[in-house]
Amino acid sequence: MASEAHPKARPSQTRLSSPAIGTKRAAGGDKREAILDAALELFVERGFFGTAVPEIADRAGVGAGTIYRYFESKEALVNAIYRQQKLHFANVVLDGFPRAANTRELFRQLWMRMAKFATENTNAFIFLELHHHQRYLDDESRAVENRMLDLFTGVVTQAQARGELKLGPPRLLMGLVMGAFVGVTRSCVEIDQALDSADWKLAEQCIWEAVRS
Amino acid sequence: MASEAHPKARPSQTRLSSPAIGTKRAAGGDKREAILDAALELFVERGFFGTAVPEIADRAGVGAGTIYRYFESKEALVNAIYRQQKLHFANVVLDGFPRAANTRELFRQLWMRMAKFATENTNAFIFLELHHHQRYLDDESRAVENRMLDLFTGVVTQAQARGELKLGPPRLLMGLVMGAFVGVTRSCVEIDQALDSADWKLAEQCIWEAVRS
DNA sequence: GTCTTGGGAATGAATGTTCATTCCGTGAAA
DNA sequence: TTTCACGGAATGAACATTCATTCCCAAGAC
Repeated sequence: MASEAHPKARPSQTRLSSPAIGTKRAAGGDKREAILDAALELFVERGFFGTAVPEIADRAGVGAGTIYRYFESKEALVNAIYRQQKLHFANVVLDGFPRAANTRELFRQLWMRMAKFATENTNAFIFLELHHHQRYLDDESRAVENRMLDLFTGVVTQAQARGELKLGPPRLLMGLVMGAFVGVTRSCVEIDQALDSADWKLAEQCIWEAVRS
Repeated sequence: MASEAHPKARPSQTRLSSPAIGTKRAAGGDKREAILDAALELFVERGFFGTAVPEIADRAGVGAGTIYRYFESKEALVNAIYRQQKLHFANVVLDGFPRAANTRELFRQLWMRMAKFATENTNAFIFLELHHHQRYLDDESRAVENRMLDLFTGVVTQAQARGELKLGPPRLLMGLVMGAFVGVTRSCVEIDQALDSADWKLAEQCIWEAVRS
């Protein structure tokens, strides 16, 4: 019931990156990728329940039945996307994160790495935001989420102990920062125009001043 | 197609407030209210497409057909809720708003009024957040949204001109503030515990420091 | 007072549609 | 020839909406 790889499928590997630069008919016939991409787009446009499986098939350029060769169910599909993108996000943010740096630099890195992900994968970011905490996410997907949350909570608590962040419930500060980030991202999605580097830096400076002690 | 009041219905009035303190069987038999309340709850819990009309009827304690005496369709129902709550929100935030006050006070008022609404109508606030910009909202509903947006844009631009807010795209600053507010609200919904007044004040101070020049 | 009756409110089973999922014929590869 | 990925029509379940019927009650008749 919580299987990531469908028994019938024979995926080359569970890859986490790959914007698929291949030719029209990619090597090995990457239907799986096409389905994941199409479903991501549609779930962002119409939501999970608002999207019909045959629509996904159409956009992916495959038959409706083919989806079930790769995913056990619509629910398994949305969970696969969620985990894939959440892990991708975690990679972009955490890989080689300079833990030893001072809090100011830590914060800048965090913000700019999130900005990098949100700029290069806007749809994926909105997808994660939209499906956060939904009923149809399984335990595995929630676990991925919680791991990141715990990590950040630790960082915030330590920085507070050192007097570098404002005191207050860590959840509140984190909610504030993440919320602001989402708000900024959406404000540019709504006018369909990517933020430039200067805007991201401005926003970063703003939110740093919000949380610094 | 964009009718607010359904022809067959005979609503006493289009009321915007009224938490219904009446007896069990309210005066006039307020089925309409019961339907609106039940639908609001369910749309927050499961989303628009995730909620079946008969479920709404069950929770409202009416027959499925009754819903169609008051609303033309499921879509008309969600639009009615959206407008009702958006206008309620606008009332709470804007009624007697001290426009002449200085920017710091203006901001404090804005934040605390939003906090008041979000505390007293948490479900409604989440509903508005969730259904913001959805496909099934009609032009009228969008107009309500845009009116508020324009108003705030004006306030921000003026405050920037007076050198009291950081310079930058008004949309970005507003997205940041609203996003942070939503983030703070959610952070407490997720642990199912209302924020106390001190927490709201802390958050307010944080975000003021984020946007002040 | 009791009884009757007209009409609108309310109901929930019935209807037609849409959807997730399955099934089977086809064609390419080995 | 066998195998197997594939497509898309077929299937059955769930859905939004409708409608024939019931229920309620106010107002008249007695």
